[in-house]
Amino acid sequence: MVAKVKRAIKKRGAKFQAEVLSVWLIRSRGCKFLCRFNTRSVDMPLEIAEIKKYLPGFSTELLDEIAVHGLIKEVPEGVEILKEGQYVKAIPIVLEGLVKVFTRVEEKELLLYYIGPAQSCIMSFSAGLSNVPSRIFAFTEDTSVLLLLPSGKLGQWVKQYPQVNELFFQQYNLRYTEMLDTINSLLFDRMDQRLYNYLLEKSRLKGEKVLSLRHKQIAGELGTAREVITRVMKRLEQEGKLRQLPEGIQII
Amino acid sequence: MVAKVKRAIKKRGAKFQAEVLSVWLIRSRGCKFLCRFNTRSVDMPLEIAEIKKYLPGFSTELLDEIAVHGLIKEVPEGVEILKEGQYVKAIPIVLEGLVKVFTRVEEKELLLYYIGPAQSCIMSFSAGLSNVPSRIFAFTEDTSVLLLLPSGKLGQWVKQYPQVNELFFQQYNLRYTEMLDTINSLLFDRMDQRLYNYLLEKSRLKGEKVLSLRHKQIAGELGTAREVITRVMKRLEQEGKLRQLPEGIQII
DNA sequence: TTGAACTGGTGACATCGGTCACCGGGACAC
DNA sequence: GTGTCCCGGTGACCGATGTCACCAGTTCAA
Repeated sequence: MVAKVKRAIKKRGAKFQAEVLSVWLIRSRGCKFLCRFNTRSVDMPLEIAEIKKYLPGFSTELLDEIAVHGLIKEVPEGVEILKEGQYVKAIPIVLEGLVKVFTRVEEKELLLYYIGPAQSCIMSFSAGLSNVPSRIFAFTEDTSVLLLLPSGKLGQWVKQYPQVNELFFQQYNLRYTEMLDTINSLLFDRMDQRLYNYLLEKSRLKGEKVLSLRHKQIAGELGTAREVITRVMKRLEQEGKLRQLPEGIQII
Repeated sequence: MVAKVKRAIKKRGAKFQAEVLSVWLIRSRGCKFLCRFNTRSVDMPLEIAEIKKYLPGFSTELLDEIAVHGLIKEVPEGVEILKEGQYVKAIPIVLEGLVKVFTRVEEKELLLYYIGPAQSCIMSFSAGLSNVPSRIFAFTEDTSVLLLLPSGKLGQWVKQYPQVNELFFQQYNLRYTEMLDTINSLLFDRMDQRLYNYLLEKSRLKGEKVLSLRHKQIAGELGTAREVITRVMKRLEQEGKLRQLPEGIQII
């Protein structure tokens, strides 16, 4: 889909760069709820069938409603989608790309989990429906395509459409499990193990064998200091678990 | 309710002691699903109105169904309700008492949160409905009265009764938040802060000003060693934040 | 070209917390 | 009594990790 959109932009001759946020109203009568990102809208009709490809469980009736009230948005890499203390008006479902969720206390951060395609953000969900501020931060890790659902409507859809209800129960469950893993890892694993797991997971999610990551960035996601990563990385390299090439980190 | 039950037991002249598990079928035709605890059943009709007191949001129709398929059980202190790797047949809702939930890796434990009155265990919920083994352990911290719902029926009730659906969304949300707090505390707080918060929370939940706790037990719940607790406790005492009396720990 | 910014690398050091060994006091059964 | 637990208390020690200072190579813009 991203490719298709890029072609469309090119065709229109618009002066959009990679960092320009592009928005398509699914139908022109789509409601315009608040968006927090720096955006430029492109009115561009989109096939419902296309959304169905990403969310095959959703009924035609529901997709019709989504088409009326929802919004599709392409967000480039590295954009803040949600931050702590913020109130939520729209709940995103990731269609393409990757969104990372993390917690922060006084400059120190910790990656909690990633939101991948066909997944959603339960923090937005709960914050949007209960009108409570967010406790976490979310950033796009890659350029991502998000389906935004207005919180008012979503509350109603959860009751009305079992598929939506089901989706969010699944998501809650998934995140609960991931948080549990995070806790276990924090409490029981030493840095080398945590770093190694992190790199494996990152490689899996990105589908890349060689990861181009700064030590500083890794340190941030693991809630530690840059020097520690440098040190531990060195050790893992000596143990033959990975190689640090000029192009990036290769896991063996 | 516990008091009422105890009186009833006394009246019957039964030789039940405090540690004997007593079970009441809400109605005699209640289905007998698997129970994992060491139990002795007492057939004892119970008023639906009584349950409604604990779960005021539940409709009469739903309570009627619960009465047919559910089970009420009094569980004494210190009984294992759920352990890692176990499959779940019945999902408990705590009516009275306190249940503690924790994770364990190789003898090392960590308290995750408490399940109080009118709350439920989402791990059981998810494990019961998806037929997936539990990832956590649960013990009664005090003598507790549990309402047990068969997993088969609960799946249906979630769809049928918005109140049930609502309850579990709330619970997921609550636990998500608590796990987030646990993670933040693990990552950002030192032992003295963690211990102090733990004691405050314990005091609040138990409604006791003086806590009778072994250092060893605290160490277990905070995922550390007994000597560490002794040391840190001493420091907190010197800082004037608490007093260690023969009766227990008094927070100031 | 030059300077600034960023990156990885490294040694020295402090701190926290986990481990071990051992002690004395109290409770309890025999 | 006496032996056996359990409990809290303590000192010694060590390993993991966070912190600081500093360095050299690279990139990039002025």
